[in-house]
Amino acid sequence: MQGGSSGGQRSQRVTISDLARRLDISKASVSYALNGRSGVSEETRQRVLSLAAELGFHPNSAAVALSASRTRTIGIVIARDPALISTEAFYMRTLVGIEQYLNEVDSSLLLRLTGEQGQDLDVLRRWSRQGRVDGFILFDEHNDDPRIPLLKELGVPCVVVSSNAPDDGVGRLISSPEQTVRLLVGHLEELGHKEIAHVSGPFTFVHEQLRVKLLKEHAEARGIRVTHLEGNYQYADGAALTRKLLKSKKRPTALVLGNDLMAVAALRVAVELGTAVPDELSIIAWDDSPLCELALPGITAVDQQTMERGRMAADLLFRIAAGESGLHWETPSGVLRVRDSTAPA
Amino acid sequence: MQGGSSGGQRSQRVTISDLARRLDISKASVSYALNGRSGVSEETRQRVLSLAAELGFHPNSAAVALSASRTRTIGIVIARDPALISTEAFYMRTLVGIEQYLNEVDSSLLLRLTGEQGQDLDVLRRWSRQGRVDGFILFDEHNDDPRIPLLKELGVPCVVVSSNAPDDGVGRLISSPEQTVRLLVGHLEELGHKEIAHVSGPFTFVHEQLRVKLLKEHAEARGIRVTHLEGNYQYADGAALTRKLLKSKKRPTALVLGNDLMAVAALRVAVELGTAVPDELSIIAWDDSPLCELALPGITAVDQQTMERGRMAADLLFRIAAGESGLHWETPSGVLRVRDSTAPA
DNA sequence: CTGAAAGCGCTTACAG
DNA sequence: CTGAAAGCGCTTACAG
Repeated sequence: MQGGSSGGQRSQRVTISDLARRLDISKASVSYALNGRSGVSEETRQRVLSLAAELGFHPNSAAVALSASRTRTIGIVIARDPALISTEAFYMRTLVGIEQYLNEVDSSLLLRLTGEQGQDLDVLRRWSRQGRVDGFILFDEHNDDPRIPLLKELGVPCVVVSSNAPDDGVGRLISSPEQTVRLLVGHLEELGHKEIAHVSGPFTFVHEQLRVKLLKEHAEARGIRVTHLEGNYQYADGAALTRKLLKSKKRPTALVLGNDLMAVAALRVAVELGTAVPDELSIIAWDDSPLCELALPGITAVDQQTMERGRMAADLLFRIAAGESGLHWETPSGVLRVRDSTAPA
Repeated sequence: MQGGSSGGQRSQRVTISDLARRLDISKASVSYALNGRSGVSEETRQRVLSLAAELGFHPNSAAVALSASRTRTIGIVIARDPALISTEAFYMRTLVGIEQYLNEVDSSLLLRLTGEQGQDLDVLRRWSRQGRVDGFILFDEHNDDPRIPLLKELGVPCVVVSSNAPDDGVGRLISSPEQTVRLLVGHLEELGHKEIAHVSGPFTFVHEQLRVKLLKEHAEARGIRVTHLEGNYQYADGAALTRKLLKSKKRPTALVLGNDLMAVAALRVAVELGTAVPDELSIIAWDDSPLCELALPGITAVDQQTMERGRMAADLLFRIAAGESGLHWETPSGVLRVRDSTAPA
């Protein structure tokens, strides 16, 4: 055994001590040079930088984290049924958006998919205490979401990809459904629908409550009646609720479904019951995806600009972590992708 | 300012020094107790553990990583077009599987989606040098994949979710397409198809080359002719290639498409050209997804057990990181989900 | 069984 | 502009 301290296999890592020794300067100077701080002559800085590049030096992240309390890592913990997570393109699209930003600022994402609820709180707590992340991005806000007070107490920044905006001092990416509702109602009104149904996602989600409330308000203001049913985002549920709606006496002429999966289910059930789409029934999905795009007929859907939202969430989080406080940003408004599943009533 | 060293906001973190002080023992004893090492009396261990629990102590991950060179983190870097990543449920399903394992062993996933190829090598190198991860799981192996020699040189363990098995000393999760091919060919033979076409994914992927080769061999051994075309996994490409095939003189009676998106495209084009599916044309997708399940007719597809493969990959990586070397595991064989897109020739 | 001490690789006041 | 030194919070031989 020669020279090696611990590692063994791993090729000798280059440290700032190595750089300092080779250049015959102090570790501090190397650190200053590397971090663009004042305290070194321009000449020394260049010598350090070029040697670092030559040797392929990258600072040990643990050491940086330990001494500077900065991890360049954000955490995301998703507590949803694994089956749903992989089915809903929403999550992956958001992650892609977040990653776009992370690539730009060379930061990383620590990801944990805890199947069950409750477990996510543990992970949040642990990662915070462990100093593993600089902050969190939170999805799927609930009523009285326990994660928010927890993170406040732990003193870790977070951004809620949310839809309401209580002034509680945490970062929020606000995407009010108001604009989306306007698009939906406008489209349905133009087509002359008077009796519609809304199969929402679970009411436990803050954004679903808002959607239901706003859709009702806006629609009724235009003389459109809304029947609301609560769904759970699953295919089977969308199918069952659609069946129920289509068999009721006051049959709606248009259906708004909370996500793509339920919208496809509605389409299927309509076909099955011999209800022509879009001639006898219009269908709209509240979130766009390949499933909507590739359905037959293509399903009119709201493109929520999910990737862009992810990007913004990451951006916002880094600003908050850098000291700007209580920021609230509005997301770009959604876009209605009109396809073949909607037609005049 | 009182007492606080740096943090400021963040609620006072509990450290082993705090525990040691309160219990009036040394930091070493606390560490031993916490890590289940010998060197403390059972009584002391219990006192440490209960105080730790009481105070919500969690060891600073940077400190652990720095002193023990163990991060409890695995890295995944995916260099694919973001659009494709969010479209292919494959990735998310694999991540879910990996996460299942990580949850069990309380480890984490560091994820980076670099849009372009080439960039992924940088991230691999940087994370390795930075000591950010204990190892990597690699997807989408290419011919002479530069990632493998790079990680070897860096001395970082990795598992290739792969399909071939060169004996190159890195961990490999082997999922030979052989079994899948057998399923596919068996199904098509039973249905009496004699002339089929295979629209594969890009040849740059090792697993696609294998699929093409094996499908050809097995089919021809049963007297089935195979026409092969190389696709790129995108909808548009699947559509174009299908159009080409259906217009050729030697029209195949069955199509095998490399992924779900191309299979849906094939279905669409068939409908458009007035070719009845499955009566005049059978369609099979090499990877299952909701898209296949929810298409009309439902598309017969190979369920690759993606989640289970993800789980195994993580398991394997941890074993390798723990010292077991050059492990090769076989994944469970795929399952053919027969739906309505396949029928007798 | 237990403690004092060195060390992991950085950063950051603090003196020169 | 530069260096010596302490410190971040752990782990780990090494003595008792």
